[in-house]
Amino acid sequence: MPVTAFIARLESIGRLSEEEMHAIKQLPVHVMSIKADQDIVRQGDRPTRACFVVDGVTCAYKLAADSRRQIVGFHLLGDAPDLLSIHLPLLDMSIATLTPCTIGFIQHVHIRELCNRMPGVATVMWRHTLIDAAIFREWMTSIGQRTARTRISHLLCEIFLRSQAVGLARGMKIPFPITQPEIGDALGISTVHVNRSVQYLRRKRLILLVDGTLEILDWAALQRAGDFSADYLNISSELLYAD
Amino acid sequence: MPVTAFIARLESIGRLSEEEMHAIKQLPVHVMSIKADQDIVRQGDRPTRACFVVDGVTCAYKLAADSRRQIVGFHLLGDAPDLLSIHLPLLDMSIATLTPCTIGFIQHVHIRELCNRMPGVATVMWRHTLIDAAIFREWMTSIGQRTARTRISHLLCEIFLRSQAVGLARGMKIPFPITQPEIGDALGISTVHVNRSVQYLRRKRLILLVDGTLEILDWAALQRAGDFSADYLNISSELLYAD
DNA sequence: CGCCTATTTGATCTGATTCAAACAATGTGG
DNA sequence: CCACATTGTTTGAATCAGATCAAATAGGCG
Repeated sequence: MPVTAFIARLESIGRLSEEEMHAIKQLPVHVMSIKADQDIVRQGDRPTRACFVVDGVTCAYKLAADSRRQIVGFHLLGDAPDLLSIHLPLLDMSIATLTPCTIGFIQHVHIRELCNRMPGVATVMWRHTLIDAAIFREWMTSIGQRTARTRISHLLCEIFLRSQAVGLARGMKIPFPITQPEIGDALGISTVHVNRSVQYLRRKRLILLVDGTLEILDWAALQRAGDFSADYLNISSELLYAD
Repeated sequence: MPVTAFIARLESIGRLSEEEMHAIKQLPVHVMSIKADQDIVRQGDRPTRACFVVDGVTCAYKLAADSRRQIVGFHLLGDAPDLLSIHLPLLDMSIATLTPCTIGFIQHVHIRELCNRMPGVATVMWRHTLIDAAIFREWMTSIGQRTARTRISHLLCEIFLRSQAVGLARGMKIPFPITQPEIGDALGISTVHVNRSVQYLRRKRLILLVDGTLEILDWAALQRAGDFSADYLNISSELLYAD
């Protein structure tokens, strides 16, 4: 059942009562398979439904003049990339698949009705959007103040912990389908420089990154290299196993 | 009455019924005068109250390694800089005054109770935090993709429109107490380079910036220079008068 | 008046970009 | 099943936007 990915993610954010979980399960969900590199919604759209990731990885991006792309977020299993659209009618970013994806859609009216009926559900969804915002603040800090190597290390730490929190990790390995050009667009670094920085991290034996899989070889060192502290992710400690 | 600043800001975000406005007015508010350059709350705090700006300008910032500061937001009249703390207990940023300020404080419990009782109030406050997030996305795009001159022009456009929307503009002039080092910390640019870029904008007769006052001399050109489009601010059109 | 911070100017340096091109991997259509 | 196209990764070389260093000037305040 596709909604379970979404419910699991919400439960990792805040407690839901049996009643609330049941109510979310009753929401009519429309599920779609979408090829890689397709826009799901576009900047300027006024969507009538919100989506969540059932399988695959998506990103949110904005275009600046000169068609330079800034990726403003990656979304993993259970994440709701445009949950904000239930209260901000005009989308200020686009959402696109990075891999082939399965995406679930729920009409705004149903979500709003449920939030009004059950404030506890509203709180958890609100919290979801607040955690997104906390990630934005951390990314601003990365892009604005940290060197390329530090930014990349930081991003790898974040994606690793978030993957782990939704059960995508196998030991210190996670699927990592994000390409180097995409890392560059997320962190404000050119592809060439991303490549050189990644090679540096490999040479230093901090990571192994091949064939769409990331393995962390030295977690402590990678966190240091990335000036990383997990607080901003608001992941409850029982979901984390990295030492 | 200090809450009116907060209510006015909320009304600029979404409609409030008489009943809802009345309920907000009943909230117990604690008001404080705070000198310039003082932290109001600090990263790592677990506040029990949220604040809003009654007078002055505040900023939110995070510290990276090497004590480099990233300013992640500016707050004007009526803004609630740490409204998010009602649902994210651990603060991931600090809030500081940039000028002498009057700040109002409301206990979380009272806000939460009100949000549960009146979902309409919750919606508007949620929307406040979502607009903050939209600004974060735009800033990421600026810092990651735009040149120093463009970033600065963009920021000036944003602060101008936001000031105008809360009634701080006199024609094309607004109070602008943000210093060049602060602009630099917000946009990821060194102070020296901020200075040279500001001089460029003056030389091009786009702006006049002296004595804490910003005057826009050529709004259309400044928007072009800043790759600026106001959509992301979600300001209702009747609040804007710039042509 | 003296201290502190903001603004300004000049000179030098560098992390990162851009340009160019080879190579590898993956997918597609005939 | 192979030729071809497309996208991702890698390497080298030249260049530049912006940082850093240094210092003078100016404004605000106790």
